[in-house]
Amino acid sequence: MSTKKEILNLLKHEILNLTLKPGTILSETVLSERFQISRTPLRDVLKQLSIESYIDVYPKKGNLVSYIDLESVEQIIYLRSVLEKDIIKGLSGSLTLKGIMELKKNLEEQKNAIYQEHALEHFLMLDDTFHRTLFTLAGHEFLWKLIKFSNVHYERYRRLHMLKQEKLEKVLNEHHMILDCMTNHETDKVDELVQHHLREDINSLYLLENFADYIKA
Amino acid sequence: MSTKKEILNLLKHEILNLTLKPGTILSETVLSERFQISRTPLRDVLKQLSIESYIDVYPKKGNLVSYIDLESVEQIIYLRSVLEKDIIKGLSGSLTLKGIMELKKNLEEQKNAIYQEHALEHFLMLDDTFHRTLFTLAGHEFLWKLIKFSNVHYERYRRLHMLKQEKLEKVLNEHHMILDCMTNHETDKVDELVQHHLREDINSLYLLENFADYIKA
DNA sequence: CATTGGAAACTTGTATACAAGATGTCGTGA
DNA sequence: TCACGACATCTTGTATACAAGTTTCCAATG
Repeated sequence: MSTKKEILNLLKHEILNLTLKPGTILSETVLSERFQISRTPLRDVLKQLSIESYIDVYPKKGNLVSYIDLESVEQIIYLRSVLEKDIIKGLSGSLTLKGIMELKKNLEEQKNAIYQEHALEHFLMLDDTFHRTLFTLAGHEFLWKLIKFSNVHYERYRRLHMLKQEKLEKVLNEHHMILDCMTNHETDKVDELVQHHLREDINSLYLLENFADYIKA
Repeated sequence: MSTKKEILNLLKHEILNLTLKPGTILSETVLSERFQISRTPLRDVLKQLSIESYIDVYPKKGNLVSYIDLESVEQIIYLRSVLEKDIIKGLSGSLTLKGIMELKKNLEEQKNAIYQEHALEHFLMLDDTFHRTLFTLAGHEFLWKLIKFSNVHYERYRRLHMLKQEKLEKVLNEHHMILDCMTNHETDKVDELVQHHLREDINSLYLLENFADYIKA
């Protein structure tokens, strides 16, 4: 027996880390037996997953884990680029010592994470924290949550993209450069740096070739 | 008998135009009788309204139309400022004749709307179309929808703020200036113009003094 | 053998009875 | 008069039976 909140978080997590692959069927009856709960509260969970694009609901047919929508990925990258450029420039003048320490500690943890077990899982979480901290320090946690809310496609895209370890090192290095920019007030470098950091090599064909069956047609 | 979609749109509309005032109770049984539908599909509608912050659900107590959250208003204004500055600058170089015509036609309609019946209602709709068109022309309709999705508080705030007719004239004038900036490639003026256009005089006390009972504590 | 009909077994959608908590009322007692 | 407590009546939350559409599979028929 699980609560609705637990079920929601569990399913979200399993979809985001691709344990539940795009196209997987999420039947109400199967889920209600798995979680020992009736269909009514379960439908609440599925409704929420549907609104956040984790699943697609086909009436009288079934619920499928959504395929990765590259249009959504592109748009979220653009949104984050524009926002984080502005936020980082804004922070350059006003970053507190406490804020700097928080970011440095996070980058230290990222460095340690890269060469340990579950590197990808752990690193992605810390990367998330790094960027969220930027939003929070700038007083825009609200917008971070809004981005998170429509993040299913980007998050899964990103995970597939970062499968190679050398990518993690590059990303960590860019985090250091971003922090340096802020502490040294080098606002002129920010635009190009953030643009490249978020966009990565989105145009590479690696993902399309190896995970075509995860991608929305 | 109404469909879920109709009910959802109707309730959204009534909340946005303040026919349903903040704090109004939306009881499931009352609504199910009004729309001649059972509680189950109605709860689907309320769930969606809840996720989009149109209502607040207090378990076993009731559902209230949400109060206007000024923090959300501030954040949406910031988000739109940053995005529209970038979008407008980007369009300055690449606006098509068709795009220019579409925007001009819209502004013509805005001018006519100001002095007719239901000026506010009509003008707000056209204003919405103007800004949506900017997003669409720039290839970012996705982000317009994302903003719309978390727009309840901003939309109601705005309506209260624009109750005076002279405001409409000022806004229309600024729309013309924005269009001129784009056609004349005067990108240096964009930042200040957009900033002022979206922010308006949000700091005025008019709203707080006259509609305090609509505002979230 | 291929094709078509149709029933059976699925799917989600809806109505409804009941559970359980919150609230307000009214009466009793001090 | 005031305080308190039981109860009646609200509210939303949950379980479940049934409705209605979709798919699958198998057998009958050409």
